[in-house]
Amino acid sequence: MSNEPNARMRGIDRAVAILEFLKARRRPVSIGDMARALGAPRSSVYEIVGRFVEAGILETDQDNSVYFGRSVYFYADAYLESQPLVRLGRDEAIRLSRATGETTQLCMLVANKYTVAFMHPGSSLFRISSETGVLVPIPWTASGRLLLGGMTDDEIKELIPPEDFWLPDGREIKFKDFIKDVRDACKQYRTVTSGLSDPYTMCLAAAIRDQHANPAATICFMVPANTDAHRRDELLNLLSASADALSQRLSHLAN
Amino acid sequence: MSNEPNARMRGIDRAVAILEFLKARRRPVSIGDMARALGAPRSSVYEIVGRFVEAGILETDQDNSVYFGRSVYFYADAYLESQPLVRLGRDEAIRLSRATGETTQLCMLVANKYTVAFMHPGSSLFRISSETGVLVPIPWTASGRLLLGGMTDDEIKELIPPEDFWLPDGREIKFKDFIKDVRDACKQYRTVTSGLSDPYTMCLAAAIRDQHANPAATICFMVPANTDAHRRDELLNLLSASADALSQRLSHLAN
DNA sequence: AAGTTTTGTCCGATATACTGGACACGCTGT
DNA sequence: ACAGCGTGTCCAGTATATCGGACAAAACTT
Repeated sequence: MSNEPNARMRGIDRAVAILEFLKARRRPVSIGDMARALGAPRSSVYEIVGRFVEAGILETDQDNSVYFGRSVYFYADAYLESQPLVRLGRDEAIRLSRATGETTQLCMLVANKYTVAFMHPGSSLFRISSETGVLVPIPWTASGRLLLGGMTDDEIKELIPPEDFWLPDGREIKFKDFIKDVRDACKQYRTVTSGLSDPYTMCLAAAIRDQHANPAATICFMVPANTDAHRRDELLNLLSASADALSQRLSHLAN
Repeated sequence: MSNEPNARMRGIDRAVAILEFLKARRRPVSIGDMARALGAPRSSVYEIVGRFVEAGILETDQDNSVYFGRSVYFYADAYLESQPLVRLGRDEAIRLSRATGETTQLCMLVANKYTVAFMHPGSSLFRISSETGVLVPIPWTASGRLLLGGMTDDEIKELIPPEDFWLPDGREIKFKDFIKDVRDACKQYRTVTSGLSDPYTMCLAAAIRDQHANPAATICFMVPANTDAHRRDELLNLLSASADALSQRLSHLAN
């Protein structure tokens, strides 16, 4: 906004700058460092941080470094709760878990990342790999592919940070291959990937669409990678049926 | 703070008030309503909301109602990463729900109130709907008693507002009795209360301790009040085991 | 132990952010 | 058509929040 380096600034603007800075740093920062990095007066930063700590939006650790506090966690919870498809999808996920005994997840995009909005564990001993609420690079997941269905190649390239195409094990996903996956997945509004984020897990996913038939979320099963083809198809059909029902209810709500 | 009703206020203070208001309302609110509810000038609220929308901290829906936006989700992701207690506790709660079919909660104190930080529904039809992030008087809950374990009687008296000792049904909890509950609960790092905040619910809780053996959070089951003693003890043992394991991992991480 | 940097707190001056009010517009019900 | 209400934008005045600088104490360096 202002090109003057040390112009007087509004508290709000400083506040937003502080939050964005902490988000970028991803670790607690001392107030001195923060003031230096933001080019802001130390006294102003003390003032704003103090107010945010009082509100629980930031917290100070034992070294008086500041980082995000509990309140932002509760705000985020409220945010998810406000998404209608999370409310509907959660009940459906629970129902599917009970019917099949499998671990069911409801997944969506948040800006340029993928996240598990809700999860219900199955009855099998097969362990749970992903936590809810954690942001994951989109190319690491089956659902991520489905969720990009409404976008053009260029939009996808724009959206995803280049580093997200490297899997945790060091392999790179080629953009061309990725786009092909995306298009294949979207033809049937479903997809299967095996051994992607970890080698023992297979992920089955079906897309829930909004009123414009664009993918808005996915509902998925996490099953062992060695699950046989018959069981796999049976589960996929269940997912598709649930996704279709949810899509319909969602479009209905939008009117 | 200020007792003047319409005194001029700092942007930051208005900003925090807006966020807290949205958290309490738990639904999108029009700017007009917000200004009225906060006793703030409309023009000021437009100003601040506009800045927050620009930053993605708030979002406007099709009716121009405002609610939390994507950015808070990213902030919360950063927070979770920095808080092993919440991160590990959530996983453990999900695991316990799966193992028992019961509704499991992770609870903590926020200043002088008690709150549910995470909840995972059980498979039984008995559905308890306490929302996460809602602040509740400490004496209304079983977990609240456990969480005060590290404090002296005087500190507890200082912390809890007198009105919090009145239950929703109008009964009063005597301070002496409450302290006795607290001390009893802490001997074993676990507690049971029945029919406290509502008559049909029993709450079983075990304390997760930090490296100084002070309670940092509780992990609990919400079960019907008529659950038999054998089942109750079985569940309590599971909670204790989980709490002990989490306490150990936390102390280990703190070094 | 002296020198250097960083940290937390305080304070007066002034640039300006916040406020109140005015205005135009789009509703809704009569 | 008209009145009544809510919404979004704009503006000028002034109460005050922000800033820079000063200070002591703490935390490192040499």
